[in-house]
Amino acid sequence: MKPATIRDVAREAGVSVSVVSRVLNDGPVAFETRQRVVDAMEALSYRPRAAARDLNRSLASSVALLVPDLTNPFFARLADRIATEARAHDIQVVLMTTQEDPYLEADLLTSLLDRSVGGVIAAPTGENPEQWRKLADRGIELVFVSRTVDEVDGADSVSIRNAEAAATATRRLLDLGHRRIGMISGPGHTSAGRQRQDGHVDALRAAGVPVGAELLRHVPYRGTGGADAVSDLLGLDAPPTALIVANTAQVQSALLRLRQLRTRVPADLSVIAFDDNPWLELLDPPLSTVRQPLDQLAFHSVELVVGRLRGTAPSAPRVVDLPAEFIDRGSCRALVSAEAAL
Amino acid sequence: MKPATIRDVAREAGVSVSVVSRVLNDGPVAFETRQRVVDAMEALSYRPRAAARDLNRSLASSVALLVPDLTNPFFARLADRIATEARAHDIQVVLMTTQEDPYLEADLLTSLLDRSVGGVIAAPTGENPEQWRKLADRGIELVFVSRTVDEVDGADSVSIRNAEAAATATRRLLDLGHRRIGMISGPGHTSAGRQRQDGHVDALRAAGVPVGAELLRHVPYRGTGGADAVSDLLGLDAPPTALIVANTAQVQSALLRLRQLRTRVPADLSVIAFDDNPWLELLDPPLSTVRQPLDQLAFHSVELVVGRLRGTAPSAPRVVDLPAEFIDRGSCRALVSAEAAL
DNA sequence: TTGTATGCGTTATCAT
DNA sequence: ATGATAACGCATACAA
Repeated sequence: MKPATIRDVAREAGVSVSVVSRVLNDGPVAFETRQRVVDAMEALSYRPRAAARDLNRSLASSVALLVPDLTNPFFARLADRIATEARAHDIQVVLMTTQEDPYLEADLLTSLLDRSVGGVIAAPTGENPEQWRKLADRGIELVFVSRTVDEVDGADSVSIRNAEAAATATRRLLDLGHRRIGMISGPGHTSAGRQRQDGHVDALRAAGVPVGAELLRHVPYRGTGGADAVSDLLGLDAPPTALIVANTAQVQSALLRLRQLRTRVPADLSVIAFDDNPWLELLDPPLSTVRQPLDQLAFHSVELVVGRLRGTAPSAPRVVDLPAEFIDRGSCRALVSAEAAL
Repeated sequence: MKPATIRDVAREAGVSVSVVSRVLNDGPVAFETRQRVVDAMEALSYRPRAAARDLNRSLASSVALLVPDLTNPFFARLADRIATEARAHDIQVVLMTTQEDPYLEADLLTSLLDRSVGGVIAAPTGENPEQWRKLADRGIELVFVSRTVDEVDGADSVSIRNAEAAATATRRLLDLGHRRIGMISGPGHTSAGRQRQDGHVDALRAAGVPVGAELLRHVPYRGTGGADAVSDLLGLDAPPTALIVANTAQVQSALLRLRQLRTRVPADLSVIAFDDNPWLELLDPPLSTVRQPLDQLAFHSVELVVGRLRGTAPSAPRVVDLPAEFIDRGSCRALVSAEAAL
């Protein structure tokens, strides 16, 4: 059984295809005529073919959502919220994963060129600025979320204040008396990776605490980098008494290594992890974290694309900076002065 | 800058559009001519518009992947693997989430009718058999993974042997001396929910252990059903000494409640959870689980759609039943006879 | 092997 | 308000 076309509907309703088309796009149609057409569509269970519409229109209604890693609860949950938000705005989103691979990302981006999407919400790897620019040139609306690509202008961006969030975590540990604080953050080519490290260092400087370069680690998102960094840090002559894991993807790997090394938290090491997720609360002890406002991230990113798609939006790129929330759970302990001096 | 069309390429290469089209679809073209065309495409950075190709024939090459819940690590990770597998086969997958909502699922399914996808891999809610049938009637290849919809025939299916897996878990607990075993499984309208409960009951019967109906709970995937079931079970006059959480989505919720109730695992309660994920290993104690072979699920489901899309596949629906693996970690303890009799 | 002509389902233009 | 018809970009019989 072949799907009904617009012509079938027109015939059934005794009108021309133009009228049917206008009904579909709420054009000017006499009330009674519209009713007949609607009935005909119903009777034939007609559905306009997306491919055929996109062919003529430049107005593509669907948007793509590009996340770097679905196995990371943060991005999986972000995708979930964004899907919900998009549904509320009645726009179709197609989800794709780059798996933190620049080549895959590049492939997907060029494939997006062919597909007729009106916009893209993405947490980019940061390695394909030229490709992103091509999309922008094609008139595709760009909204970066959680991460951004500085080289691309004209794109909106939604994220937390990474430097501030990291500084908050750092100050918390400083207040508890820690002086040697290890930090595992994302690769330097990602905005989040840089900014969080910067915030951390700034907080240390502001407190007059020496910045130990050997305590600062940039670690790739994929692989066991987080675990290896943990081993390295704990193997130092002067190992850290506290650790901030700011590389969301490596939290699990880092925690696993700590367990394998039988490092007690917080007795041996105080720990703060970026990005809350339900499992962190189940750990023993429950982990203190920096929580990103998922709902807000989702809300604003969808809001921004929709705004541009509907045409109602200033042409200038907009940047939404959200505060992160520090959640104290009990994975950090105060150092007594004797230990601090050690 | 407007994207180049097939006509532009033809002009640039000094050939007709049909030649270019044949180059795109590896039709018969003289070697030298093909070279010229390829060069022209390169020069114009030409990319065939997906919408235009789909319009002609249902040569649709892309497939949709429908998962019910991205916040559930099992499905998020399954989606990740399937994406990888699909990439290996060089086919585009668009990911969508039904969020365990039958209405959303229905919407997505009808939207898939308009979109030109060649196939769908899905873990269905089980509530929209008619919609699924419509897709099948339209010639869209269906592969159910992890769950299935019995009412739809003609669809392939890939999943673990749920009953067997549940029985294995149950026998494990029986061997340890447990006689009152609680089970929290998915809703009765899902295949997995039914089969796991059946396997559990069969194992009990085979061992001559009375089946306590009050110990069997079907719990919805969304919400706090898992936690509530835990409270109920532990509040019974004769509470269970062991618990199987076979509702993947409710594992986290159930564990959280156990922690809140200060129920010690395994001292007060032995626990087995369905679907391994990296976080379970980090818990204290690490949780014993029934692990589904993610890679195999992904491999076969992609293999099946691709087979049908390429046309090389028997017309009869195929069913792939995979064994699950029981992972013993230490969240179950042996009951001494005195306790068992209690 | 290559070119011509036509169709795919929809929207846009321009009459009526 | 409605209708006829030309695009849109590509694939494909069929002819050359």
